[in-house]
Amino acid sequence: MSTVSIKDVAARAGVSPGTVSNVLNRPEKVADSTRTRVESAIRELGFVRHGSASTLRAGHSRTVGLSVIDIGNPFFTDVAAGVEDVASERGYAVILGNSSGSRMKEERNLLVFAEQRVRGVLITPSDEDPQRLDQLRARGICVVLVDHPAERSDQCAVAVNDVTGGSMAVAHLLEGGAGSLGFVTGPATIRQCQDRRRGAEQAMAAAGRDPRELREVAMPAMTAKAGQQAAEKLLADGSMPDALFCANDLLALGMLRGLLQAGVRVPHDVSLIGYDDIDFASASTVSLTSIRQPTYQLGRVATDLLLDECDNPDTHAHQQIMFQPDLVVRESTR
Amino acid sequence: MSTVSIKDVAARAGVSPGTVSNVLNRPEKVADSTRTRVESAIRELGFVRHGSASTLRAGHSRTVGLSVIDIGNPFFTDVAAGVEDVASERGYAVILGNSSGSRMKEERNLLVFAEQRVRGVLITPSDEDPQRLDQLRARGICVVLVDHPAERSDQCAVAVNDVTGGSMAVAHLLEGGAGSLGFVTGPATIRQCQDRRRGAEQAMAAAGRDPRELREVAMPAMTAKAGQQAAEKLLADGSMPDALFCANDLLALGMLRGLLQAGVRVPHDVSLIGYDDIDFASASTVSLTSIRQPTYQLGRVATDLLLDECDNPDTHAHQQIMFQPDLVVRESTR
DNA sequence: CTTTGTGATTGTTACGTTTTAATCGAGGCG
DNA sequence: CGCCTCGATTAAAACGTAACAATCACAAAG
Repeated sequence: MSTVSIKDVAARAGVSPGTVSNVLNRPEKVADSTRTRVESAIRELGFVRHGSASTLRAGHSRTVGLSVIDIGNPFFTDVAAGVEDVASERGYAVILGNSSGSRMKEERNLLVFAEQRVRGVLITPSDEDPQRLDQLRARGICVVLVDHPAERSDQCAVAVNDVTGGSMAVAHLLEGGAGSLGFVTGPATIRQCQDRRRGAEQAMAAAGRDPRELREVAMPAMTAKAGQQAAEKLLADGSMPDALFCANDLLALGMLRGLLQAGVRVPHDVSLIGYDDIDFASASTVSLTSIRQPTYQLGRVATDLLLDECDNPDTHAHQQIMFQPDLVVRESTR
Repeated sequence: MSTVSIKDVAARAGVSPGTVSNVLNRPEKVADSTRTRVESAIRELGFVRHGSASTLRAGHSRTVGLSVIDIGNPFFTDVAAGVEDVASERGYAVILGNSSGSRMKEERNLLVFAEQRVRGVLITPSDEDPQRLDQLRARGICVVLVDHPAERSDQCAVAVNDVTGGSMAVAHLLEGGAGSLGFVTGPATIRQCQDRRRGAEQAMAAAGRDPRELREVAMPAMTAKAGQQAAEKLLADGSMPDALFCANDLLALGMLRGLLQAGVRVPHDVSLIGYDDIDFASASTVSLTSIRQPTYQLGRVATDLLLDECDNPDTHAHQQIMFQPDLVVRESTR
């Protein structure tokens, strides 16, 4: 019940509330002797600053919002780890929102962020929607796109080249002698899927193959379960290609499970490549060939950009950073 | 910059600020005609409630804090999914804090929760510390322990019986004809590790074996990397037991990787069992025998209890709920 | 015609902090 | 000794909302 406020601390230390506030926010402005007196009063009373009052008065909080598509995907927890490390280094807390790929949930998370008056938002948008983000900016909330290239130059964005990645993946499958090719992917609205597909088609064209040969299997989610269902679907169709490119590792691991259960040998019967190179990719039944991304770094850099924009709104120069992915060859491809 | 407040909405709708507040918080108290008028004013102006002002005035926010030990562990993301689902059903937002097993980071997260005046806190404590949590309660913040049994009856707690689980695991290994037994675990401060160990020892005693035979390998973290290091350590020692119980699946998957890389056959040379039955356990090179817990449910129930306590502080009856784990047998054990 | 009751709306105050301008005190300098 | 400067401190005014008592309109009851 005890709600000890700045006033109580002030009384205890024999100073005014304003001085306590200064100790909290601009310690260098207050004389050493009074500062230590105030600090010990804070300790003795167990005072903790009322963040809401502070936010209300200051006009902004010391939190940033992070909205990701699927917190169950290790790719995003790695990103989140990078975000959290940088944020807490710089005195910010992170509010994590998981959209589960649902536009409605994403919208609700952004609303929560707006209500909390977060200082900035890091978002991996689940679809193209410059509008919603502009609404946030209009409210004075900085936005940085994560794992999504910038559509415009008036914003920061950090991404990994998914076209290149998709191209690398399919080029690798073709080098392995792939005949028929399949692309197992998520909802068409997800940009990562589109780009990886585009890269895949480019690689086919470059190899003198008709990109239209690429058989697409689109699933409503990008989870291991969905991957397994995709396997069942392809097996039931009797249309199993002899090389499969999965748009992420979860799909690939589910696919792998589905194939092995049906007695399909990987990579002997079917070559399989995933995307993201999550930690579990190398531990799977047949270790997974995948496309590695600098995940943790993605989160760190994005947060650095965001906080730089927040703290130096005038001098800040927007940056669009694009990392390059790497191919990691393991057992699942020929 | 546009900071449109409740007053602007009131002016637009031709009512007083108090009425707008009523529309927001107790819509049933306001006449239909005025309510719709206010609602459209809100929409037209793009008003979003200032959560901090609301919190400041109301004395509490509509957020709950969730502090977990390792967000990189799928076990905790599953718990978090349950928490988030219930919280958002009931109009609460979740602030997620990751302690990474560090007491200092946990402390910092709790401080953030306190500053934000969260309504309640869900926590998987990384060590025994009734004190810190009591400090939160003294501030009027409800606390529910997650995946941790209650030490006292004046608090809610939701857990899974780890002693039983540990016992099941080792009993299974012994049934498989295990001679020497190893227990690969995390920091000794983690209660889950202690309990699983205790269960393991009980199972040995029940089988007429000396519990002191159980060779313990304690790692500083409970990650896949740590598991692999444990494998290297055991191999270097030349002291590899012929059955291993790992305190969680990440350790077990890392151990598996380490063993296979060294040419040790699982389960032929070494039987291996994990704990948690994360999704990836069934997809690994040699699919992992494990102990399953009702993870998602854990998060749901804990959140239900927490919000019940917050919303009905008087009638609320504290509950200590203990789920039972299940053994899931796969390929990694004889 | 007054009183009473009821449901809807409003005015006001307080929440705990930050911030700005104002005040204070102590030296330094002419 | 008076004037100025400068650093340290303070007083007071917000910030946007919720809650409560007060008011209002209006109809039913007496």
